[in-house]
Amino acid sequence: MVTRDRQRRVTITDVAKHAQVSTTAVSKVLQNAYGVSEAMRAKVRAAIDELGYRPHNAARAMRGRTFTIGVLLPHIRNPFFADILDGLTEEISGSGYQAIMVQSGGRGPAAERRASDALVDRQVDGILWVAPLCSKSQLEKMAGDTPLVVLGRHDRSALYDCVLDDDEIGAALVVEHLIALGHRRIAHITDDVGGRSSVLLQTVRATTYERVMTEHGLAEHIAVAATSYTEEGGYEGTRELLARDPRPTAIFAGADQAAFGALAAIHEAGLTVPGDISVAGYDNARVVGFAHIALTSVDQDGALMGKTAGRLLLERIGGRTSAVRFSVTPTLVPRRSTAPPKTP
Amino acid sequence: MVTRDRQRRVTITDVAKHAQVSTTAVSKVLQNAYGVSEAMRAKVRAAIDELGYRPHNAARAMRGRTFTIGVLLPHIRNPFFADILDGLTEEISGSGYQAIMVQSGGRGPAAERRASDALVDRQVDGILWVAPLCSKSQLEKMAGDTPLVVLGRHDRSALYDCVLDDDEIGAALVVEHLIALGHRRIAHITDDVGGRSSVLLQTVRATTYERVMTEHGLAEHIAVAATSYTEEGGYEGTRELLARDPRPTAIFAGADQAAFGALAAIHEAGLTVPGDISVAGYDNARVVGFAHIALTSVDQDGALMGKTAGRLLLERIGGRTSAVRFSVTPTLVPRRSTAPPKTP
DNA sequence: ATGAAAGCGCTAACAC
DNA sequence: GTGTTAGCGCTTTCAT
Repeated sequence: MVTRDRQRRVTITDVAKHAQVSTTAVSKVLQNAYGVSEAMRAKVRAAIDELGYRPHNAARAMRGRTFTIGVLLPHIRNPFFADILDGLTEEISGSGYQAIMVQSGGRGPAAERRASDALVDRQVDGILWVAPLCSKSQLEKMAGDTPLVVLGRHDRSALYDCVLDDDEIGAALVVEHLIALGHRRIAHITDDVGGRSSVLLQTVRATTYERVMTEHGLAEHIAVAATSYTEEGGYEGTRELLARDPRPTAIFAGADQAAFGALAAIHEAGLTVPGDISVAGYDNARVVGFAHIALTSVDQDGALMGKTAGRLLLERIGGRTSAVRFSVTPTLVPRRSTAPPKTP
Repeated sequence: MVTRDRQRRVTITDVAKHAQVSTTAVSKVLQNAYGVSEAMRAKVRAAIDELGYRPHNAARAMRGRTFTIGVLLPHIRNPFFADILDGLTEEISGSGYQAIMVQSGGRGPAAERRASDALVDRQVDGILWVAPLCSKSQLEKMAGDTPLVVLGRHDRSALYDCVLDDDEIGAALVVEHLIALGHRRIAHITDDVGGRSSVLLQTVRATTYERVMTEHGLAEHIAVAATSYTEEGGYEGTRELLARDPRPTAIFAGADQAAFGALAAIHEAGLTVPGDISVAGYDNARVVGFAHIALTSVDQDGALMGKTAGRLLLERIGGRTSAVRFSVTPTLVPRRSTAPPKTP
């Protein structure tokens, strides 16, 4: 491993020399700390600008803070996460903090572990973890090291904050919407990559689907394809469901991304939406309202969730230690992808 | 700003004490360096495992390396970037390097600057910058600090590597495809957020569109909507184009993401694809083959580009200083969104 | 109000 | 083959 001869960066010492003051003074100006005269402040500011100085983050990290917020996302392919990130970015912009993202998903629990370790190793000041699959004890262990906000998980912990939507309400809205339209053979696509646990949103959605179906006397029509919340998962799951006889007249995909795959599979089978089959998703990612097949979905206001998560994180970094739980009440957004079944 | 009483992390000194050796020995084992006996290695490994030690990244950074690769993306909402990242992740997995992402786009050049500074400040060992808008001199300045690979830009520099596809070929493929189908009133949606410069891929695509139209005697039918490569941009651009009289019979959106918005606008106007209007995109993001409206697009193999970028970055970090330029030849992937015009 | 100096955890000369 | 030690750039007591 050869060492590159990077041009040496400007350090706080350079600034101090240039301004003819001590490094302490420069540091204080940087921190907006008390005990600095106006003249000093001006002198230092000038030197900083002149030299194009920017603090060396690693050195700061060694003294405690990195001004960095780590975001753990399963995968950036899910458009809903873009909504969340927009909210987060809006909230922390101007706070001096910078968000960095790491993908946690796609290769099982080991990858998730590696990704979360990566953020802790990099000494981020706080972590927003979207839809973690690991155990609560692992989350609490991390929370001991780093302020933590967990998004999209039905946990309760005294050590970290939670931001989530009420998936029971959301899933019930979809199933009841489809039932109200006259559907009886309503199928569901779920994600079982992380196993089945009542703290996982995908499990809550699936369980609620089964509960509502049963409550409406449709227990015999329960049909679940357990794949994943991805386009491929939706595609494969739908092919599996379409192969059943009789096939469902409606599909409730647990996530918009999976619903996209469902639409593909249905079209490929020569069927139409909503003519032959109704499709509903979950998340109401901004794109599903735009796509020319307007997808019925459950809105949980990703931007608000991201914004709130950012605020909670900054509060925790600021010293709050009590746990906060922020729950959004989802709403149904009916669009053209759902309609009464052709032959009731 | 209150200091949290994080549980003190295990340091290299703890490991050394526990194993009854020097910190040097531990460090050498960590680096897989020469001059360590088998017995020593085993002892140290055991201590590391027992204590659950993980190196403190910031401290390493101060000595030169962070084992971190920074990825600058305009925005994670673009599904094509997910393809790129999959390639990158595959390439660097197992190398000991970790990718962190930062969004650079959405709020103009200042935001781009802030995002790139953020990575440099964090002392990443290398940067993959996707579709930068800034000047070449700024890129070269960064390349002086950090090994740099630029993706999707028609630059040539001795100081950084470039990964790109031949946008002239790609754009020509689309326009010629549409002309071959019988279209004459072919419109284009471009992105002018970053201005018009021949080094930007969006400009190359737009210029090529105009050139090919002209070469086929269709100069009078040139119609460009300059918005952005986003769903909103495609939507707004298409509304603008549809308002013209006569309206185009085909739309070439410079990116798949914009094509999605175009489909929405067309549908909203009560028109059909490809019956009334053909639509083609660019990027062939994995999702556009899945979506039930199969979009004609230009494939530039994002995964390969990401994988290659990762390799080039590791090479540069390893010491290569000569510049490499890797260009992909794109191919047209015709799907159902393009067809001959209704009334020729 | 200002500055000197210790030390954060790690790596790499350099000694042994 | 192994250990001692000097810093990397910054923040933060603690003097002045």
